[in-house]
Amino acid sequence: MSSPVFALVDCNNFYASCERLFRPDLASRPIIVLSNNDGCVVARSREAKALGIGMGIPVFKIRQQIAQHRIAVFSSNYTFYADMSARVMRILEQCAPRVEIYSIDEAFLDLDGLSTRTSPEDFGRHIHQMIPAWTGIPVCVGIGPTKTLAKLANHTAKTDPDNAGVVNLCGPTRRRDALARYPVAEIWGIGRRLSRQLNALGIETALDLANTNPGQIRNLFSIVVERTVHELNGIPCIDLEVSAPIKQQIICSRSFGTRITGLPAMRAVVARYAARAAEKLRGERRCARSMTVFIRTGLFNEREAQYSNGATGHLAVPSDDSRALTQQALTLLDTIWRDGFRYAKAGVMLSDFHHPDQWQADLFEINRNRSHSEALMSVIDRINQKDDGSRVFFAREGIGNGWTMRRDRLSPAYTTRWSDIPTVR
DNA sequence: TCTGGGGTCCTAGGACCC
DNA sequence: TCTGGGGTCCTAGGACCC
Repeated sequence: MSSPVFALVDCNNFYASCERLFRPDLASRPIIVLSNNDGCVVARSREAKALGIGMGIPVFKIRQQIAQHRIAVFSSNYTFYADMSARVMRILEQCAPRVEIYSIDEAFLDLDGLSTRTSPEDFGRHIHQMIPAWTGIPVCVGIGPTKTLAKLANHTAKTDPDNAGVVNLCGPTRRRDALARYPVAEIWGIGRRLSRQLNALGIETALDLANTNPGQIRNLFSIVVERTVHELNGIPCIDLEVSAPIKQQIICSRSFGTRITGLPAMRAVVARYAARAAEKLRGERRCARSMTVFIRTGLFNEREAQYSNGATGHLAVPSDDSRALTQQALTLLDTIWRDGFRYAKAGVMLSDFHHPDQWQADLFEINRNRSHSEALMSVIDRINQKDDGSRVFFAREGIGNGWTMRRDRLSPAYTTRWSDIPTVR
């Protein structure tokens, strides 16, 4: 049996590349895309990176640079990005038998089942050329015997222009060179904290980490880091996950466009988030038994009084009914609400999932009838799935929307709404 | 004035049981 | 005065990812 070969295909500056697609006038201008609420920078075009715009920087800190360099600024348009992502992923799924969609802009491919006549490099070059030709989105391809090495290869392909967008680290010599030049902090699975601790032990590069004793690393850190050591040495520990695993947890949380100070407004927000979480839950075909509601003030204003609290509760019977879940959310909210603060964010989390038709019966709910609830919820979901702006919701969610998020620089829904489709004259 | 949202996995520690 | 040991389950919190 041959040893596995993984490819990681990653879209370059994905959100920024999407925004540029239908805006040829922005071909060489720097582009940045902002987080929800237009808070901080979550994507940068190559030109914006070259200007030194950092990932995650709050946008108000770079106002001057934006004006000076005529940086094009966009609010996140997730409907658009998700549609472009689906186009890229569908093509990849035609190219390889097993594909793991790892995030909105990257996928792992199993190259094992590929024709023996095609070398991994040729395959990578084919993808590197085809995806932009068919979708307009540029990609880089990293190839390696483990997912960690494929990730590392991809990053090398992106950062070093000599590689022409494709790097294969299956060969030991090439691999050794690449690892020696790769900082430990950049490795997949090594974050800020771990890299600091590793640096303190004199482990600076990926090669240093690969040469450590895995057992010792496990004792010092955890099994996660031990796996990374093996993966860097070409021993696969992380499998391809071809089908999306069932979610363990669903979160709906958001910062507000303007602060909330009164309980009625907060009740409307929390009801809204609970209903949205319930909708996602039904999309997963699950019922939840456990719910957490949290609220907090802004984190960054030191002169302001701070408060943050959350409460968890369990339903007697797992549910996917928006009415039951919003009711529970409001009950929990009332236990943590405090007057006198300017709240900036709230959230609803669902967990402890069960199949809709398998639950522990509740002694006090003998004549539970799911079919009525199911019918109502599916009507609501069908109406709300239409992308025409209309939506049905419960009165509890309120109709005031002063707190909804800011998206001042939103691009059109170019590919998903008839009225926004670009016309060529 | 203005700093995202949505996930996963692992570990430690407490409760509880025999 | 003496006050085990080992197992499971649950939860909170930390670290990481995109």
